[in-house]
Formats: sequence, structure tokens, C-alpha cells
Amino acid sequence: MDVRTLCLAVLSKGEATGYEIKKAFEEGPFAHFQRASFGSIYPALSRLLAEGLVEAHAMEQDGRPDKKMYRLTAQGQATFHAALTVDPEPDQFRSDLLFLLFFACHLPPARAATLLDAATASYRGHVARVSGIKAEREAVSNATGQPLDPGREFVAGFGITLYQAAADYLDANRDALLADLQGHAEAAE
Amino acid sequence: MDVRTLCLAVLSKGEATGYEIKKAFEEGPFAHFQRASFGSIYPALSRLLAEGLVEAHAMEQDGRPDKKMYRLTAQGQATFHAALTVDPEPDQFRSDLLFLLFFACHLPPARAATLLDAATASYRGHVARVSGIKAEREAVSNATGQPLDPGREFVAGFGITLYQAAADYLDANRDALLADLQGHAEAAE
DNA sequence: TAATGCATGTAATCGGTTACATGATTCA
DNA sequence: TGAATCATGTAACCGATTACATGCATTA
Repeated sequence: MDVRTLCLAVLSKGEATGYEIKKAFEEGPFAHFQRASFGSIYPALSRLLAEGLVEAHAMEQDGRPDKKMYRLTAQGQATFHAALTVDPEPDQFRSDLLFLLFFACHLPPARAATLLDAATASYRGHVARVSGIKAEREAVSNATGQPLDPGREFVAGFGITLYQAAADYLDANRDALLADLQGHAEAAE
Repeated sequence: MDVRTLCLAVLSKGEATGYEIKKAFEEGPFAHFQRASFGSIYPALSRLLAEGLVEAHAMEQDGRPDKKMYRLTAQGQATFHAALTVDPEPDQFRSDLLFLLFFACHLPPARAATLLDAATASYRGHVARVSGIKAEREAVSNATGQPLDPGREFVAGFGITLYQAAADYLDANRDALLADLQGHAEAAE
């Protein structure tokens, strides 16, 4: 997904500034499966504005420079919906960690252990974060009676399950790998 | 991981042609967590050759044009090992499918179903393929007594577990999502 | 006082994809 | 005859990252 479409997607959930769009990919609902940087968001927004897919109005703030609030136009809505009809390319879990671990034999065992532990912690962090905001949404929904968004909850659940499985796998196989590496190193002596 | 490093990585497992390197990312051991295209592999190989990190010798073939077999030099080995000491950036399951499903409410339920089923099939295909080659390696190892590569098996196991978990999640939540969507659509009428 | 968060933007650069170009062989 | 596999490469283009540039407010 290009950043252009990603911006339309965030804005389809409500108006936002460039800065807030960035946050949606850092801590917000898209955090676990998409990413975008300032360097791509701001130019995308400018282009979208020039094309009439979004409209912007400046909001004055005391002291701070104005912030620009962006909102989808009808044309932007339509373009976004059209983007949803495109077939997705197959998913792939592109992972630098797996790349390194593939060559575990060339790694000092201590480094392998560090890598493994850091990744486990990171995955568990993901699970905790996404679970937290999902639970919060459920609490709000229960309290107010507002229905949950099925797509959003489905995607959050997917993320939780996947990162949980990843963390569990690392946990379950960590010691065996490290032992293998030790044996491998000794055999090479 | 840039394609340059990826090429060094494949060549560290034995000499190969550009074409074979491509295959390593399509069906080979790297298939489920890295990717590279011809348009990036061939230029990377040229550059690597110019820098002395790989050496090449032409292999004549009857009828067909020569193929170039590439092999790591000592310098290439060293560069590759250095690349293994770099800290990996955090993993992210970048997924177009999840992006679309996040907006499931804007999708016709039939399309959501198609998307879900295609993804499940694709994940299961991954699992079958990686399990197959893993089992084959284990059989060979049992027959010949050659030890397995711990890193390779660990990574293969990770891929199997993850894609299995993904497929299972889709299976387990498919019908509920579709029902929600139906209810949502009716409520909107 | 230093770091962090809020807030927006530009420019250089880079890496990679897509499409194109070529050409033989084998299999359906 | 047409498609797929083997086999290598180039060029245009694009999209995105990184770093840079600015500046105020708040918090430690």
C-alpha cells in the first residue's frame, strides 16, 4: 500500500493532521501492519490536496505554528473506495531477525540469545499494546452500547494472535537452538 | 535487508547464478521472509563483482547462452559476516490483506469472503511447502547422518508456526466476521 | 538545561520495481 | 502453436527513507 492510499484510509476514519496520521502508524490502529514516515506523508498530503481528494483548513494555536487539519472530499472518499477493490498482493512476513537467525551458526551464541530475547520482548510488547487498546474499545462499547467495528476488531485479533504465536515459538525453541549452537561450535573446534 | 546482502547470503551457502538466486527467494529457503527481483539481483551482482566481493566464471551450455556462476571471495565472506553483526530493525507483518479487512464494512460481504478464503489457502500453501522441504531435509539427515543446520530449521519452524497460526485465525473467525458484516449491512438499510 | 513532544515541511539520495529486450528449449 | 522454463541484462520511473531545517512548549 502506498502512503497516498494510507493517508486516505486514516482520513476516512475522521479528519486529522499530518502529525496525527503519522501517529496512527506508530501507536494507532495501523501500527502492526503498515508504516509511513513524515517524509512521505507530507508530500502525499500536498498532492492529495492539489488533486482535490482532501481539503484542509488551518487551525490556529497559541504560540505554536498553525496545524493543518485534513478532511476527505467526496472525490477522496470515492478514490479510497476504489482502492479497496484492488486485489492485495500476497502477504509476507519480511523479517530481518529471521535472516540473521538463518545464519545462527555464524553468530556468537550470546548474540543469538540477545537477538532472541529482544525479539520475544518486542513481540510481547505488541501483543500487550494491541490487546490493551482492543480491551479499551470493548469496555467503551459495553458502557455506551455503541457497536464495535468488525473489521477493526478482526484485524486487531489477528495481530494479537500472530505476535503471540511468534513470541511463543521463540520461547519454546530458544533453549534448543542455543544448545544446538553450543554443540555446533564445539564440534567445529 | 538490501538485495546486495541477500545475494551474499545465498552465495554463502554455495555458488549460484543470478537465476538461481532469484529462485532461492521464490521457492528456496528464504521464500517466506525475504524477496528480490531480477531487476535488483543482476545489478547487485555486477556491483559485487566490480568490488571484488564475488567472482564469476562463465559456464558454457549447448544451445543456451552461457550462464554465469558466482562465488563468494574471501572479502565477500568477510563483508557478509560483518552484515550479520548489524542489529535488525523490528519485524512488522506488513499486510495488504489486513488493510483491506480493516475496512471490511466498506466491502461487499462476498468479496470479504473471497479475500479471506484466498488468504487462508495461501497461508496453508506456505505451511505445506515449508513443511515439505523441512521434512525432506530431516529424512536426508536421518539417512545420511549429516547434521541439520540449526538456524535453517529454526527459521523454517518459525515460518510454519506463524503461517499456521494465521490460517487458523482466519478459519476460526471467518464466519463471525461475515455474520457481523451481514448484520452491519442490514442495520445500515 | 537538556530532552521530548508537538508541528510542518524540503531535498538529496537510494533502492527497487516494472517493463522491455533477447533467445533457445521443452512440454502440452 | 503457445506457454512455460531457463537465462541475462538494461532503463525509466517511482516511491520512500534519511537527514536537514525551524521553532515553541513542557517536563525532568
